[in-house]
Amino acid sequence: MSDSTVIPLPTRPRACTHAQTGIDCAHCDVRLIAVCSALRRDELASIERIAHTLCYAPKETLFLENDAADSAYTLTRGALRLYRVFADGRRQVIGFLLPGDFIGIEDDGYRRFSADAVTEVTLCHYPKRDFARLVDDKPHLLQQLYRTAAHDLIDARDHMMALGQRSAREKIAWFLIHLRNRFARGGTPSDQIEVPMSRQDIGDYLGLTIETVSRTLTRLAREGTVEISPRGITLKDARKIERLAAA
Amino acid sequence: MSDSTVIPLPTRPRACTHAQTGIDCAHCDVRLIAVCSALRRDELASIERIAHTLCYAPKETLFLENDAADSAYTLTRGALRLYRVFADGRRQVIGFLLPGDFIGIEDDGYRRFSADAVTEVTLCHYPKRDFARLVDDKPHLLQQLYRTAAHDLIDARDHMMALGQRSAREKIAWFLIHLRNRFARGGTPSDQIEVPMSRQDIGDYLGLTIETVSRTLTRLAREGTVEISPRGITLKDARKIERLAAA
DNA sequence: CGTGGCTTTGAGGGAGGTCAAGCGCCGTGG
DNA sequence: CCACGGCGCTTGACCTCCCTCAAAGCCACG
Repeated sequence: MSDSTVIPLPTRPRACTHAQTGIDCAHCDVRLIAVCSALRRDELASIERIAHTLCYAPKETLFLENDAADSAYTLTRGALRLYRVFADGRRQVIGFLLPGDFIGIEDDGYRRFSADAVTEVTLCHYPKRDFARLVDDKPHLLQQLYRTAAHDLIDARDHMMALGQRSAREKIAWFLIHLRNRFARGGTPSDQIEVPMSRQDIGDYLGLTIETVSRTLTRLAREGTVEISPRGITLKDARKIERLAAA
Repeated sequence: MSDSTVIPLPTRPRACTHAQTGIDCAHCDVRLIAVCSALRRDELASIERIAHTLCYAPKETLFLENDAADSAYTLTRGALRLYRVFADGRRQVIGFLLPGDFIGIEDDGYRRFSADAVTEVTLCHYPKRDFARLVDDKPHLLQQLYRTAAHDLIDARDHMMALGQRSAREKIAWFLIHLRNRFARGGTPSDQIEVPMSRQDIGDYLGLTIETVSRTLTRLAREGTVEISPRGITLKDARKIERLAAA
C-alpha cells in the first residue's frame, strides 16, 4: 500500500440475496465455533432476535478506524481483512478473519482498526446496544468473549514474533502454516490452501513488500517446496515449510 | 539474544523484607489502576485473603513459557519483561510490565511466554484456583479482566504496527513515547524517562540489534533530540520524537 | 586493580526495499 | 471476435538500511 492515498469509504451494507429467511442459529455453519457457541440451544432465540444477516462484496469496507463502533459481528462466510494505516499510506494488516470469528471486542466506543471484505462475505450483525444488554444478561457469554479476547491476544503475539524476528522466507512459511491451520480449525488440515488475499495483503500482513512476497514464493516453488496456482498454494513439502515456520 | 543458549531457571520467589505485615489493599499504590480497582472497598478483604506479596531481584525468572500457569499476579513495584524465545535463541520481548499491570489472562493451563524481573520487583500473587473462584463470584471483576484483555490487545496491535512498518529510527521514537506515556498513566508525562531495561531488551522488543539501538540513540543524541544518561533518557525535543513515533 | 558485563563505535556485507519494465489474465467495447 | 486497457503478479537491476563481526571504552564489583 505504498502510493495510493485513496481513502476507502464505508460501504452501505446490503441484505443478502440468499438470506431472505432471517436468522436460524441452530443450523448456522459456525454455530459450534463462534462466540454464540456459549449460548445453550434454548437461548438462541435471544440472539436471533437482535441479529440480522449482512453481505459485502470483495473490497467493500465494513468500517474504518475511528468510526463509531455501534455494532458487533460474527463472520459466517468469506474472509475479512483488519488493518491500520499510517498517515503516509503504510498499512499493517492486523489479521484475516475467517468464518466463526468475532468482531467487537476492543472498542470502547470507536474502532481501533479498519475492516473490509477480501472475498464475498456474509456476517451476522448485532447492534452494539442490544448485544451489550445480552452480554450483561448472560455471564457465560461474557466468559466466552473473554476467552475469545485471550485467544486473540495469543494470536497477536504469535504475529509479533513473526514480524519482529523472522526472515522473509520464515515469514512466508509461517503465514502458510498459520493459514492452513486456521482453515482446518480442529479438522484435518489440508495442504491445499486457499489463498483469497492478494500479494499486497500478504505483504502488509508480514511487513514485506509485494516484490519480496512474490520472489520468496517463486523461490519456494522453484525448489519444489510449494506449488502456486491462481487462487491457492499447495504445500508439496509440508514438513520443510513447518520447519521454516517454527524456526 | 543472539548467542547465549543459557536457559534461565524459574527462581524460587522470596518473601519481601519490607512486607512483613501482610496485604493491605486499601493503601496499595496501584489500587486505582490495577484489576482490583473493580472491587468495592468492602470487597477488598476477599482478595486480601487469597493474596500474598512476592519479591524478585533483577534478572530473576518468574516463570517460563509452557510452565503450568497456577498463579496470577499484579505488579506493584518495578518492571517485568515478558518474552518468547525461538529454539535458536532469537528472542521477542512481548512487552514490559509496570506497576498496576496484571499477569494471568491468556493461559489456559500453561504459560504462553516467559517473564522475568528487569528491576527489583514486588508482586501481589494469587493462586489461580482461588483467583478463579473469586472471579466466578464477582462478575464486575470478570468485566474488568475483559477490559484489561481488550486493552492488552490494543497494545499488542500498536506493537505490531511498530514491528512491521517502522524504521529503526521510528521504532526507537515510538518506544520512548510509549514508555513515557505508560509511566505517566493519566498523570502528566515527564520528558525525563527512566529506562530500566538494557539495549538488548529494547532491541528484542523492537526487532532490532543492540548495535542498531545504540547507534540510533546516539544519533538522536548528537542531533540534540534526546539526552542519554546512565539510567534514563531525556526528550529534549519531544515534538520531534512524537512526530517520528506517529509516522 | 583486574575482570566481566554492557555499551559504543567502526568497517563491511547482505537481505530486503525501490524503481522500472514486462507478462498474463480478464472484462469491456469497438 | 479480437483489440485494448487495467490490474495483479513476476522479474530484474540497483541501492540502502540494518545486521554481522570485531574491537575498544566504560563502569561496577570483587
